[in-house]
Amino acid sequence: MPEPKLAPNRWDPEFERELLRAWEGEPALYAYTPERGPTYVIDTPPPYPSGDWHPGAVVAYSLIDMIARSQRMLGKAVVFPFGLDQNGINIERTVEKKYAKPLHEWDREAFIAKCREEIAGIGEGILTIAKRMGMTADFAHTYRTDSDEYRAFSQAIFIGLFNQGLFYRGERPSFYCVACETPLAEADIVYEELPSKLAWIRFPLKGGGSVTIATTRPELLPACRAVIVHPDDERWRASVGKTAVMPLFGNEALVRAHPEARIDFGSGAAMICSYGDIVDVRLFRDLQLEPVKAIDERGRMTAVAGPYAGMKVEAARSAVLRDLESGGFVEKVESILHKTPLCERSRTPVEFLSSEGWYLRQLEFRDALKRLADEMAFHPPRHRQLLLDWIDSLTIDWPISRRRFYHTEIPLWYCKACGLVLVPKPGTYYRPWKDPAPFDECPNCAGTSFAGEEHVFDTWMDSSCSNLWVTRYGKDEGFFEENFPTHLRTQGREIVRTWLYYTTLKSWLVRKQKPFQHVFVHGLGLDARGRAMHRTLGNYLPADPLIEKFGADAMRFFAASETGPGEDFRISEDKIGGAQKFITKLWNVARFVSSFPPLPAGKLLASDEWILAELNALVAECRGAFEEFNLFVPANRCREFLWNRFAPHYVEMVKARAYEGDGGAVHTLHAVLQDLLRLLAPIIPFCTDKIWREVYGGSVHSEVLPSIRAGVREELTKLTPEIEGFNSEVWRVKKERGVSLGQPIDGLAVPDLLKDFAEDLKRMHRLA
RNA sequence: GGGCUCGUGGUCUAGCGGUUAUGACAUCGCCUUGACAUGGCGAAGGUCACCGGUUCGAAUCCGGUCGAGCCCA
Repeated sequence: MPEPKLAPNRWDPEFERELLRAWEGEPALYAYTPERGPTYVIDTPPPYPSGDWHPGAVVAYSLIDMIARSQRMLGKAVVFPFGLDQNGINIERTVEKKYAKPLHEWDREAFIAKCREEIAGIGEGILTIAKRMGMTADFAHTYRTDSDEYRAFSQAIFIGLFNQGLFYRGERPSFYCVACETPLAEADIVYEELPSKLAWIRFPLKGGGSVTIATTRPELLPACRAVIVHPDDERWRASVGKTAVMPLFGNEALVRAHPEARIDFGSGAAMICSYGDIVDVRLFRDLQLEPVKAIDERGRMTAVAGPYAGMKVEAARSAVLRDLESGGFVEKVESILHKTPLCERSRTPVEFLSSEGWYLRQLEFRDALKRLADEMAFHPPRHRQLLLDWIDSLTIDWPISRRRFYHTEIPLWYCKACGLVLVPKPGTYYRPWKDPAPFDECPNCAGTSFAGEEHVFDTWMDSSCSNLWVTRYGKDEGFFEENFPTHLRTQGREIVRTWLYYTTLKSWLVRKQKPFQHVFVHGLGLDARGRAMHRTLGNYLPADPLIEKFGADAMRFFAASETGPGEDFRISEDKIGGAQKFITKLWNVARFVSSFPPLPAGKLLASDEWILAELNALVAECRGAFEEFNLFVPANRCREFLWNRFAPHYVEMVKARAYEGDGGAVHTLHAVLQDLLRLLAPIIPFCTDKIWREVYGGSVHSEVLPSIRAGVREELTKLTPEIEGFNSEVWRVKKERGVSLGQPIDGLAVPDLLKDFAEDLKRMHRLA
């Protein structure tokens, strides 16, 4: 046997380390080089650091890298930025927990310093994994949303929009997280069915009788200002117009007929309190009731709760219920599942508190935004609906104020004398809570004393500028104009309603244009049984050990081949192991081919032409798929081609000729291998490059994707079933007769249809 | 309750008007065949969710039902 250029007889994930070192020494391989072709900017998701990098995110990000690599191999000069979204509540909560000290007990400066210290390590961890996975982002220019430069950029965009009158200050009830002690936007809310107690409570009526309401929030009794029953509800018709008196608290509320009351829920009568839920908020406004603040910003009952003042909401709920029971006001208590709004970050039930803050106008732009959604090409197209649905479901403008510290500050000052809002010039990073005001005197009253805004931005205010940042908005007008709308946004479907929505909104406000030409939306990484991975569920598979065990290429091939575009994927060690087997298979096929030095094309026999025709079909399909960001098709088609067609059929058919040094066979073996390596290079960059380097020299990553070969008789693919069927038949008969595959067999004839292949087939099977 | 998406062997998946319904992982049996036992060959396993309809013919088209997921009430 000739000596293969690839010596080891299996792929070892350890090879990946050498390759990483090699690539580090060849930065030109992946660098943005405008001379290479049209510039192609990808707006990639800056990971939000929390502990280690979620394995689902690692897998998803490797898909994004495959897109970047394939676009490069399609001749584009790819700009593939990498950012870290380091602002926000995640890191703040880490610090709060570590020091067991809630945010508002900290000195602001000291707290920010701790956050900065903590976040650095987490961010580095993400970068290490990203590089280990073979990602080719521009790590030399990694941006961090908590840097002075990025914050100044985010503030500058705010200032521009502010000056257009797009922000306004308002005091209104809004979603509020008592754990994070900050108001929230609609996008920060998730709903979950939680077990809850529905108490039927009897309210005596003035002038006799009673009305029984059903509620899950008895602690809000002191904030009750109305009782509603449905106009068609016979049971309570007599109560309408009478005044109910709250047990324990003594406040009074009129019983009203209102269509919002649900006849089929609980007793049919509901109390309206400020504020139990969004219906309460609406009814207080509609019925022009005077709200009462029963819960404070820390989630404790206020003075109106009398003896319960100072208690946390849950404690007050039990205490009030207990006292109502002993007072004989409770008819019954049902256990129900209640769809509860939770803060997405802290998983705490949200309250509705009236709070003052800044809002960004969005409701009035909904039609325009939906039009933009229609103008962007979604991959897969069905995920456009996620954005459209979200736009349709918005009910309030975007509250952008947060009462937190480790965020970008809202760059505003207020004149202490007349209250005028003052906006600084864009371009500088402003911290109004500590910086001196950048104004001499108030243009309104000539006052000279100013108060800085204490609140900060919702973190989505920052991340929704990523597309403007990577296209160098305001810094390099030429580059920006050329690359906006940006070519591609890649992201998960769980952040369509946040990152994609807010980016679309802001881009519309800034440019009156869609932000992206294409949007690639991938699914979520779930556990092997299809559940979300959480440490608390015990089903969390950290990424590091998986990469250690299987290697980055196996993880990547798994990512590409497991599910179709936009589908969720289940992360299973079995499947990643299967991917690793494929890589070993590719390695060994290459090893076999590498034992024959490449030859100039000799005379091609029918077998050679046949596999080249099949290769053309494969190349056409894979190129088309890469062009629309579909990695599933190339991964699976290449696997099927290599494993089920090229290796068992073609390679076996031409082995004899290859060992004789036949130019047709050897040339074809190399041609197929080279194209396969090029097609697979974006998906499994390590293995393909190792093979390319050892067998051909240079790097497969400086190649372009293969094109269709001219002069190939495409119609030969029609014979594929015949060829493969015949081989299968011979194998079956040999097995039946107990003849080993290497032994001759008689009585089997090559079918007429395959007479052009007869020579190869006879030698392959040793047909007598 | 509304909207959207999806239902193909144990799991994932191809096929999208005519095939003995594809392949992978897992299972079983046999086999060291000059690249590979992290291999090869073969077997078992599916009434293509269900019910109607269109058609000479449906996993594939249409309608309905059921189930799952997501979002919204």
